[in-house]
Amino acid sequence: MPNSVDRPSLSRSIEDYLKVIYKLELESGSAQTSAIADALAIAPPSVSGMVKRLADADLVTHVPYRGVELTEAGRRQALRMLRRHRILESYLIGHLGYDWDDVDGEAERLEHAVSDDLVERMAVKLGNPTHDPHGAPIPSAAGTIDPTRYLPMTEIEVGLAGRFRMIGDADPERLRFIASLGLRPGAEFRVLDRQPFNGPVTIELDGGRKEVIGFALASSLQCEQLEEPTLP
Amino acid sequence: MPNSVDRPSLSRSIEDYLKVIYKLELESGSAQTSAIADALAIAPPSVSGMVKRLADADLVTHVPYRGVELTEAGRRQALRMLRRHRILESYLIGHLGYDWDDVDGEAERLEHAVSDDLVERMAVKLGNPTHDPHGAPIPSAAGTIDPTRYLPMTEIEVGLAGRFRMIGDADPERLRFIASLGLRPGAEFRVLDRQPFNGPVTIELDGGRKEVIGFALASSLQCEQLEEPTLP
DNA sequence: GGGCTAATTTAGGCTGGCATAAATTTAGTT
DNA sequence: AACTAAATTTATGCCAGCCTAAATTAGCCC
Repeated sequence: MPNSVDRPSLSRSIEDYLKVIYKLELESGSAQTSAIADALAIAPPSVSGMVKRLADADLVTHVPYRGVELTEAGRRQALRMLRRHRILESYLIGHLGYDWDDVDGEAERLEHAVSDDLVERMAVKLGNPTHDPHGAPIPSAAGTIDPTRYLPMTEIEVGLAGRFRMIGDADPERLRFIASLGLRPGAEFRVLDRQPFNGPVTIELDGGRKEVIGFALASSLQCEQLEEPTLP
Repeated sequence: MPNSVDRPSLSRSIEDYLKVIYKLELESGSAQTSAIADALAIAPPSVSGMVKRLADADLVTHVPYRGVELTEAGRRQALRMLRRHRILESYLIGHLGYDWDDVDGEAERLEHAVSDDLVERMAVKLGNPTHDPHGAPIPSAAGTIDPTRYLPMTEIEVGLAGRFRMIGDADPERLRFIASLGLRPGAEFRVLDRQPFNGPVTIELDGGRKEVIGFALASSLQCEQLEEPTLP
């Protein structure tokens, strides 16, 4: 295998860009300058500048005014960062008593500092998990990731059962609220009602408890539909 | 207590400077520009520039051409870094299977990224240790440190017993070699011979095993003398 | 297809942190 | 007291990454 010209080791900033571009590609299919700027809380012209450097380093391809796309090398690095982040979160929660709503910031800083070796040691201590405590899939050390896509809770048919699988958002308040509803990845529920015009969703949880969840929140809850809809 | 104007949070580079200055003050009483440059592997003019910024930030006092001295604030930050480093080393060795000769680099990078909160969580998991696996004292969270000074093995009187207490050096090969001699912090020994002109030291270890240790190495082994010398 | 708006890029500037080359200070001879 | 070697500082310059302001392009509407 032709080694990729030594590993110049990416800057902290570049690592952040790649992670964000990966997430944007996943969510909306493409990564535009302003979306990257928003996600990183920096000004768009700064992104233009960095995009040039990323393209020079063959981490992304750039079509001016159209956006950016990860190359194979860029995608590999993005997945490496995602693995670091999610292993770190899992470890901090599992072995150092962090709460799931409080762990993102710490992992965000550590992911730029840990060695691959340390990440793998933590992964071993955790039993090589495939998903983190938020339900997100953890890329393998080899760079593969479970491609399963879930449905937002708002798209599960009324009357059918579902399973809450993952929450992408890291906002602590949102996470605390979800936990307070008794919703953790793996939780089963049944959709009792769904109001039109982006209205709330009513679900029934284990033990018959009913909860009403606002549209915005329900949209961020990624779920699996457990029964087939009855044909009309 | 007048809060120190919020915490602007020090740059990675500044943290490294403070750590090095602290060590130099401890070892040789003063911290000179070229010594700092050597320790950080950067050019002396770069140090001059940074020293100016450190002085502006009231982390050091600077007497031109004479060197630099930590202020109270600088010393507090340096001890904070030292605590981070030593807690990290202890944790990596104790909970993640690192070897004592292999842990410095990882801790060196992590110490700039971990939060105080995480450091304290690791400290608790370790039982709030006062010394790290190399025998070095760990500053308390409040910023106090065990001031005990030890003697280099080369200064323990021939015929007397001593206890190996700590090794300051982090060079992996050196550490591996020391471990291969059966020397770990806490090990007792008796000095059988010491040759003049910076010659080697011969010691007897637990179980009667004899080892000859070169001067340079023996100088880096910080020990406690366990018996009083007989008066002449 | 001309014109408007929003997105994007270019131009120019700033700071942190490093470098090299030249000037300066200190300290140790003699 | 003057000279020299070593240490230090000043003067400049470079690069990464950010910024704001101005110019450019894309997409859309009529």
